[in-house]
Amino acid sequence: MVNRELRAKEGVPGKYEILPREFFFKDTMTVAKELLGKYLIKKEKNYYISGRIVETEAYLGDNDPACHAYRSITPRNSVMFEDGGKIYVYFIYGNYYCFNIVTERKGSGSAVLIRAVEPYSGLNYMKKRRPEVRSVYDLTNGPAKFCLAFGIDRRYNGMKLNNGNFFIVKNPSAERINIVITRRIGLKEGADYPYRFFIKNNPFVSNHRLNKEIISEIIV
DNA sequence: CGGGAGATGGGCT
DNA sequence: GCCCATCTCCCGA
Repeated sequence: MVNRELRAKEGVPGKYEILPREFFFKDTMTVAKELLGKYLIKKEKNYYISGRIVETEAYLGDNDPACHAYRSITPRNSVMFEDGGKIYVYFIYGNYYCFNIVTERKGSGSAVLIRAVEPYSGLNYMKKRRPEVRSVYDLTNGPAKFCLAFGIDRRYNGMKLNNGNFFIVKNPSAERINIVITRRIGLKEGADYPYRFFIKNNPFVSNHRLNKEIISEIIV
């Protein structure tokens, strides 16, 4: 499955292969790891912007006290209980949005948070949305920074991926990714679980002391 | 550079 | 009324 329109406009190396919906039906930890290195593309009015996913966190439904879906279904978290492959956007700290991808099958309440991407195309549009940012490394190195740069807000909550606005594609050339695993960031309950994943030595990962508190490393 | 305070408003008890 | 999956700025070293 190759989208020639995207391929022509984005020029990501190799062929553009859109991830099938089944990719997101797998268990959340697997999806969180396998999303690293994939390209997230957003269609704007007359152009596309894109970035390579470099940092994720897993949130595991009713087994995970840090997960928004831990207690019960509410108006805010209802999208998390739908089938994998939908977009869950929530509003946080009075100012910011975070972008998640729902995982597993209907009812699981699980998702993967996109914590950082490496800008790939549309850098000028990202800078225009974040004029105060000086370094390209600070454009998208955090879950809300990424949403600011990509213009993500509550309008996208509940949308399907690969359905017009957002696409996630892989580069079919077999790329090995060195993954570092740490605790998740910004939590009280559930903070000790090793559910944060990022690409080793990538300069677009969010800055945090936990980057040095490495629990394990794997190659996928 | 690393750490901490403040901003800010929706969600839920 | 308290909590919050954050960001930015400002401080001191």
